[in-house]
Amino acid sequence: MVEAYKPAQQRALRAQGRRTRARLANAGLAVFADRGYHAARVDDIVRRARASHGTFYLYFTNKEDLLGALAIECAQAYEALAATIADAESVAPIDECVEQFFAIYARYGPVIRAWMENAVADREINRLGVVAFRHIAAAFAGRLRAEGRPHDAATVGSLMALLERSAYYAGRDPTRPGDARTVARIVQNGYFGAGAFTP
Amino acid sequence: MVEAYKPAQQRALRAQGRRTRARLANAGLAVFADRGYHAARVDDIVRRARASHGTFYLYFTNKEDLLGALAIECAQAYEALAATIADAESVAPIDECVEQFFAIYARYGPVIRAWMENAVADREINRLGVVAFRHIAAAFAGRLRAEGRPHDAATVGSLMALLERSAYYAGRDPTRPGDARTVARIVQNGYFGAGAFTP
Amino acid sequence: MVEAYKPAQQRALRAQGRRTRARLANAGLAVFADRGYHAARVDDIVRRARASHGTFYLYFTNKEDLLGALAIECAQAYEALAATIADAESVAPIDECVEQFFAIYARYGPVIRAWMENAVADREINRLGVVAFRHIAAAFAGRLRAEGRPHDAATVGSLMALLERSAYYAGRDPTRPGDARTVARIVQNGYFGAGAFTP
Amino acid sequence: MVEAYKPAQQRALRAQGRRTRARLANAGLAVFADRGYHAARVDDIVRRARASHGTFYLYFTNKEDLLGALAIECAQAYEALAATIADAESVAPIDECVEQFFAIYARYGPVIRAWMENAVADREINRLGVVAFRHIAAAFAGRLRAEGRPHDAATVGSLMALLERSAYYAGRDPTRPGDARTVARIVQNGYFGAGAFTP
DNA sequence: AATGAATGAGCGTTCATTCAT
DNA sequence: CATGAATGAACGCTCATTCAT
Repeated sequence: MVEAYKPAQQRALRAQGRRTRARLANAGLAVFADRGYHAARVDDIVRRARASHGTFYLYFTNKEDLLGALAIECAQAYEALAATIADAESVAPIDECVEQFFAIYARYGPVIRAWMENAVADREINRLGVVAFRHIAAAFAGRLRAEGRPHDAATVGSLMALLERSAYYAGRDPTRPGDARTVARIVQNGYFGAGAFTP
Repeated sequence: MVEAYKPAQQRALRAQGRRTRARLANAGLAVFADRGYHAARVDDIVRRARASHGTFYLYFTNKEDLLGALAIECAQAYEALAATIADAESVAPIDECVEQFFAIYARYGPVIRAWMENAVADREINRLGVVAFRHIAAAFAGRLRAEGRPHDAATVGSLMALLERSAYYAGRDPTRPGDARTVARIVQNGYFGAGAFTP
Repeated sequence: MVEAYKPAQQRALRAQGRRTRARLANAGLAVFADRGYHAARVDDIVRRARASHGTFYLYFTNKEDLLGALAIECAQAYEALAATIADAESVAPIDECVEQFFAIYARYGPVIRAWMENAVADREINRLGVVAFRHIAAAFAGRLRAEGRPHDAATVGSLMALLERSAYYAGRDPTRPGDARTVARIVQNGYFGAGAFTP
Repeated sequence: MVEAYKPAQQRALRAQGRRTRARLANAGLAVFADRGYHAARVDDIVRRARASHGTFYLYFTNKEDLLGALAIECAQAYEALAATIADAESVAPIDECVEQFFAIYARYGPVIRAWMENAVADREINRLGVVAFRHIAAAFAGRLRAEGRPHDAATVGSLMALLERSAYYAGRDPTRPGDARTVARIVQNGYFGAGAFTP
């Protein structure tokens, strides 16, 4: 389901090409983080990647295409996390799941914010994020059910809000509360623990 | 007499001028909501306000200045809410406070998102939002204390995250859960109620 | 010959109207002096005159028209000076003529510079200045002839260059040489005196 | 590699880039000559240079920057002339110096007028012109001294006024007196010759 | 595979001028 | 006679994208 969005240039890349493409993608992520997607300039990206404008358009059809490529990476990471959460076999502790959520957000935050800001015209890219988050939510819901915790859509919604905003704040101001471990504990106590609130 | 051009904000305005200014501000809010601050075009704003480009710059020195004006309005609304929450005399029910939070967000959401996106170069404007939110948080903390609920910074942080994200989602997709009343209930139960989680 | 240019609004003005018009004209002159004709803003002028935009266009059809009105004043002053220089009856000393040249320049310098910069599209306005200066030159030539000093067009041209540039410099930096009296002496010695150079 | 955009001036340019930049500079000079600096439109310049707006801003940060670049060229030319005049070794005839002054003015007149009009906000650029002219004046003063001609600041000032205005007139109306050779003779006779006036 | 150069549509902003009161 | 408000054409400048080498 992550393949719905078709990135540019599907030509086969050799080692050097793959390296250049990766350099550009990382530079893009960094610049998106600094300035936000909209304010990010292709020029900033290529300068950061020590490449030229021409090279950029060799690997991405345009700025949005780069965002799309990063969005796929991000969505894949979150889909994997959803699978982990939901997996009944190797049930990972909630703490680890939350921390993993934060880790992915720490890397792909700018992409997620671009989703949220509706910055991208391409519906398909936006869908990637919505779907991935819905899967995460569903996985947590399943987990609550498995643990016998009563819950409804609103409960899960508040959990997602808490996770996303906290991860966001954590990225903006690392010196204040809201980091992964604290939130993991809150989630543990507040949603899964004995005294957790019930709808 | 004659203070035409530049000063924008400070000029003493007559009735007609005040109306036009308000029309532009509302149009700006609407366009920011539709497209986001960055992607909003001055042209969209003036078209929506049925005014001309020149008129826009008669009342605001530029697009950012308009955002600043709206930000001040928004911050004032939240400061008033903070005062209401904190006011020991006429202690308003938590539900009403939450719903009020949503109401303000419904109007000024685009401005708040611009804050978050760091869209405004003006540090002072950005501070307004941070401070207002901090006051809201402090007011809720006071309320928790008054009610004898144990809490720490992280608790309050998660409450703010919940409020803001939920209000945000509510604005994006009114058909889904996360609307004011539901969240008000969650807050009531989860943070203030008997079974509320404790840090 | 000065009436060639037709200024705006020939309606009869009452006392108050004349005062307002004069206030605007003086403000215009001052702003032209500060910023130069091109960079001068109608807004600067009306603010300085404590009037409104509407009022400005009550007395002048546009910015250029104001320049034209000032140009007429200036040309009249220089035509009068030319007449004085040329007048065989009450032959004024050269010194006084030069000082008079400076005095007029001190007031109307901005207008003259607008002529020189070719700032005005209106040919007629430009002609006013050219003609006035030509008359001054002719008057000096007549004076040289009357004093039996040999001269040719180039001699007179250099004299005009000296006068105009010196008057210009005098306005720009009053603390340095080039003021009226010094130049008057140079003209006296260099063009009319016994040891004056001859073509 | 890749120093695209902003820096303009500093970027290391290849042959093609240097040619384009020179084409733009020459076009700018021509347009400044036709319309004056203020009235000159970037659009005129790029059309004349057969380039696009974007290209212009690839080589100059703005219109004023172009003027600055030309000003530097001009100041260098005049500094070189000052050195030639002052050089005791290969004392160039006055005539040649004057003609050289005219030649530089013929090329850079518009720039010099922009200086005079105070068109440039950048103080440093303005200083270049003032200093260059002061050096020319000093060089002429030295030459007068070397030739045993009595002189003072006013004498030299009048010489500069004569040179500059004559060069200016020469550019405006080539059919009238005031051309290089005539003025060279006037300077020779009037300031350096046997019958030259003395302060 | 990579680059520097070039493009031009599109945006924010200014300001001379007109209008309604 | 005077004013504040409104207008919109025109300008300076940006930047995603394409081109030529």
